[in-house]
Amino acid sequence: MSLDVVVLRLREEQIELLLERRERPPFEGSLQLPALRIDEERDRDLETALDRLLAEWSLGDSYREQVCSLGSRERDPRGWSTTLVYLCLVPPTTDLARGQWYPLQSLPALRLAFDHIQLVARALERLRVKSRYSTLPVHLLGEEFTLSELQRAYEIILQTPMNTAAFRKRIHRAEILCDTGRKRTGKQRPAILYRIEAPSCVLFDQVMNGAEG
Amino acid sequence: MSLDVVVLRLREEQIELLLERRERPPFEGSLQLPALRIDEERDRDLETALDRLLAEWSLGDSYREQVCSLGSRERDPRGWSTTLVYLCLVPPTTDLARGQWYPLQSLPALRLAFDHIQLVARALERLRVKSRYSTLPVHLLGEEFTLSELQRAYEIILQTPMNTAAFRKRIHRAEILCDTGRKRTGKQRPAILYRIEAPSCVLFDQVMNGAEG
DNA sequence: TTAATAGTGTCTTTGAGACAATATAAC
DNA sequence: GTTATATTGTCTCAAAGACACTATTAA
Repeated sequence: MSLDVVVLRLREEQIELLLERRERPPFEGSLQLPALRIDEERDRDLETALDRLLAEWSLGDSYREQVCSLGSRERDPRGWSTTLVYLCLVPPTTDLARGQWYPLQSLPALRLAFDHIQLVARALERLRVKSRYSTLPVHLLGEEFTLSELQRAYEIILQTPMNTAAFRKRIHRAEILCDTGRKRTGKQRPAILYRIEAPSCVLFDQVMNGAEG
Repeated sequence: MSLDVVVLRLREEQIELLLERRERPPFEGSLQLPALRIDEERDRDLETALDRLLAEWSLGDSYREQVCSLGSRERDPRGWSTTLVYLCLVPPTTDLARGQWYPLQSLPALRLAFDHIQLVARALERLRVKSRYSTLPVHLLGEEFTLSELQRAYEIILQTPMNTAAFRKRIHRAEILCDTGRKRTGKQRPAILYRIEAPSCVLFDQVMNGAEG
């Protein structure tokens, strides 16, 4: 039994996926997700196994959640296999120990190993659905961020423009941010830098529909 | 690797859980969830394994969804084990081939095998959270049902009274019901009997808060 | 000053929740 | 008629979404 992790980051207005070239058959030369075979000697439970996997990729304490399990006779040509799929969100500046980032747009042109393209689809679906009613996207931003950056993250994930006023009221009401006192300066009015109050995911009471409802 | 299913029904204003007495060690004499060890010869994938398990309990085509996976060295005293937890909702009149129904209220007094009490908690959590923003509870009703019965189901699951007018507007807007033309008669005004349009689970755009908001 | 983005105030619409009114059966 | 439950109409409030306005910096 194995773990497969869909690791995403946000970079230059695009969602990027972490993949690595596979060195041996089956699917030699194809790209694959960060994965791990559970080692019953070393891993006391699924969480520690996931920790071990993410440590190997130096993705230490990033946000993660279980997405689903898939198992079948066909997904691995060598025989029955089961995998537990996780979604992992990391900041834009994450340094890579292994693998490479691929923008989602490039995905159709890539050759992925096993059924990994479906695992990615499931994780993306989770990200998109959950972003409509929770603060999940904050985990794609850095330590400190502005409300505009957060709004942009939602817009990229949900692929629809958001209403700025409504968006801000909503985020403020959720009380998940705290003002760092610092500002992000640029060529224009500086924006307040926020941090998340707790590294969790808060659910809203209403679903966002974006600009066209 | 095994599947464990939390099967629930609604009966006499209570949620009931399907359990069976365990005949052999470990946890001999304790109660356990319907479970199955995946048979890589017979089961082509997880879905067919689940079908096989539910068929053994004559719970044929009832509603089911994956809740989570749990795996650790401790959950089975015989060694590492992983289970995939499913939630299954059945109508009140379901005939049992095996096991027995236990009202949730009686659960604290029961002795459950393994970590099954936690699996039940996870599945119940899913039912409660998802009932706030979806039509999930319809799967606990029979083929035909009235809006009052549906409202009562929500109230029992969420443990809070609902506003009747708001509830009905919401359900009608979701367009998941169709009028059977038949009526449920009693000692009072007959109520329209509805069927669900498709055996699925529709998400609302807003979360229900119940009477006190 | 202008350009550019940050942030807010106001209006409209939608739907939740409260509550009362009406409807339709059995008796 | 009375009783009991089903169903709907009206009101208020909260929040989304639209849109325009103000704020604050760099250049």
